[in-house]
Order: sequence, then C-alpha cells, then structure tokens
Amino acid sequence: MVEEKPKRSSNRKMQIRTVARNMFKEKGYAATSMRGLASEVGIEAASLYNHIKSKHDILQEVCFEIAEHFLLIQESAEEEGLSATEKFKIAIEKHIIVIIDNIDAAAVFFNEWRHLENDSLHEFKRMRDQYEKHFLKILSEGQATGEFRNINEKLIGLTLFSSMNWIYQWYQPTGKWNTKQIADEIADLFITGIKKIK
Amino acid sequence: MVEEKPKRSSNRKMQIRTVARNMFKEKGYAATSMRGLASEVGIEAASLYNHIKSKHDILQEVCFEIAEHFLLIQESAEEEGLSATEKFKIAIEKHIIVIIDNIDAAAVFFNEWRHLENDSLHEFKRMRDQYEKHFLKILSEGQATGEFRNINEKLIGLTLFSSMNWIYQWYQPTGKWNTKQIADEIADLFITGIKKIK
DNA sequence: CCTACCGATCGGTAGG
DNA sequence: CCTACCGATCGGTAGG
Repeated sequence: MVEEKPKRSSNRKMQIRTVARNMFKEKGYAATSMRGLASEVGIEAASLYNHIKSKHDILQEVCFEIAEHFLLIQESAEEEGLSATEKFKIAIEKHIIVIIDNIDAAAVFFNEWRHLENDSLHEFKRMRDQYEKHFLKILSEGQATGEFRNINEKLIGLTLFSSMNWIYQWYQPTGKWNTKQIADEIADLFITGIKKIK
Repeated sequence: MVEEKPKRSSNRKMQIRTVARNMFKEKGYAATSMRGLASEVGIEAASLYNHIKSKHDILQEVCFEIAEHFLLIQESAEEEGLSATEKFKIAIEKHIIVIIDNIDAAAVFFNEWRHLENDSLHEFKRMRDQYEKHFLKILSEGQATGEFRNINEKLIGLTLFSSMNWIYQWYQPTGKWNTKQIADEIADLFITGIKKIK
C-alpha cells in the first residue's frame, strides 16, 4: 500500500488561502495586511512568499476558484426534457449551494472583485456576464413557453442575483435553516412571483 | 434684500463628503487614501483637516446620513387604514427611492459599514435591526390578515432586503429604467410571490 | 522558515 | 490653505 506523502508546502498553501478567504471576507482585501495574515497562519510575513506570489495573487485564486464552480453549474445544466420552471428551480438551487458551501470565497467573489486588475478583472467580468446570460435564457424560455408571465427579465434577473448573492451577508452555518430550506424558499418565491396564472 | 454669505468652508465640506462618498463606493473605504481624496477635491491632504476631523469621521457621516433617511420612512409609515399589502408596497417603494436617490451613500452604507468602530458600529447595527423589524412586522400582519400565504418571514425579509440593497451594484443613472419602474417591478414580484391564492 | 531590511505610502499634526 | 514633517505600517525582497 502506497502511503501519500504529506505535502507540507501544499498544505501550508491551502491554509494560507483558507485564512485569507476568511480575512478578506471579514475585513476586506485592502484592510487585510500580509503581516496580519501571516500572524493568523502562525508564521512571519516574509515566509508567506515561499507559498504565494503576492497578496493580489491570493485574491485572484480565491475569486477564480469560485468562478469555476459557477461555470460547472452552467455546463451541467444542459439536460433535456425539463421545463423552464424546472430548469429555473435547479439553477437557483445549485447557485445557492455553491454560495453556502463556499461562503467565505463567495463573499470575496462578490465583494472584493473590484480589487482585481487588468486581465483578471476583465476575465472576471466576462465570466460573470456569461453566467448571468444562463439565467436570462431560462427566463426568456419560460416566457416563450407561457410558463412565466410577462416580466422585465433583465430586472428580474438582477433581483434574483441580488437575493442569492447577498446570502453571504446574513448566512450563519450555525443558523436554523439548512441549505435546502433556503434554496427552496427563494426558488419558490421567485417562481410563484413570475409564473403565469391560469 | 439680504444676500446669503457664501459659506465657503461649509461648501468645501460638502464637496469633500460628496467626493468621499463616490471614492468609498468605487474603491472602498480602506483603499481610499486621504491624499487621493484631497487630490480629487483639488487641495492638499493636510488641508482636508480644516474641514473634517478624520477619515473615519467622514465614513460615519456618510453612513448615518442615509440611516436617517431610512428612519424617516419608518416614522412616516404610521398611516391608518392601509392593508398589509399596501403598506408592504409603499415600504418597498420608499426604501428603493432612498437607495437610488442616494446611490453612492447607499453603497457605502451597505458595503463599508464594517469599518465603523465601537459606538458608531453598535449604533449602526441597532438602527439596522430595528429598521428590519419594520418590514417583518408588515409580513406578519399580512399573514395574520390572510393577505399573505404562510412564509418563512425572516427568510423572505432577508431576501427582500437583498434584492433592494444590492441595487447599488447594478443601478446606472443613465440606464433605461426609472426609479418607479424598478420599485414597482420588485414590489410586484414579492407581493405576487407571497400573496395568498384565493 | 526566519532576521533584517527596502522604498513607498499611510493618516494626521505643527506652524504659519 | 500650504509646506514640511511625524511615526507607523504597508507589500515585498535578500540572504541564509
């Protein structure tokens, strides 16, 4: 039996990223110092640079690790034979699961992306816009099939994203609702709010 | 005829606050430097301190100027003879109007309040919690009267706040929707989503 | 992974 | 409202 080598450096890097996610969420990127980060990790600031390239590089990693989660949702959503309503519900639930399962990274993603620079900022916006289209397409489809009433789909889409993307502001892992309850209640609210009354 | 004196210092203070609101929104509080702020105003950094006490003091002023707007809404909402549905719609519309009419300050209020300290942080949270109760009360009332279906009112309340408080992230004054359209569409979405079906 | 250190920039003050 | 300046802290590097 082959025992896995303890990848010490890799573990330390993971630890740095985990601590950084949390500090970026709590204090914001700009207000988090490398000395403060190092202190939480339990090493000197200079030692961080054996594991990471720069403060900005950590931000990029955190932002794009969650961006990839969102892209995976999109790719997996190509199932056939579902109504727009069903697709809508599934998309909402998956999106909320990503946020809640990665609550610190999600907070950084939604709140600190403006500190990205140049290429990474550009790429971030591109991915975000593309991802939003995925939801807008479902809204259009639902109107075309007559499942949804006439709505300002862009505005409803922004409202939906607001509802989901703000969750990190109030969600507490120790709270009384589980992920499914939250996802269901929000999905039902929106579906009831936009479905065509027969 | 008495001509008003040009209150030079007061105007300069207002200008500083206006520029600060915008920079705090765009870059965040921590990433906004007093030298950068002064440069935008057109004076030297040291000169700022003839008009303001500290960087932190500006943040407090911006946060609490908008908090007062929200409290005014609450006080004016004591009209009698309205159904919960009507109260709900009015409360949503007024809240959204405050945000859109004070979009920079609103962004700071919702995004930078964590940089408040001690008393002002405590007071901020107290006001915010109290204000949220105002909405929760309407939701409870609507369920009691049978206007609204059975909902998790705390969760729906958080979702509503998310929808409204995220507006600053996407609202553009030059955009194609006016304040009333935005407020109406969001209010209708929520009311349709929670009303009891007869 | 540390000590020692770099130049740059920070919020803010003294004094005029 | 400015010049000149303060001590503190910033992100990051050199060298071991």
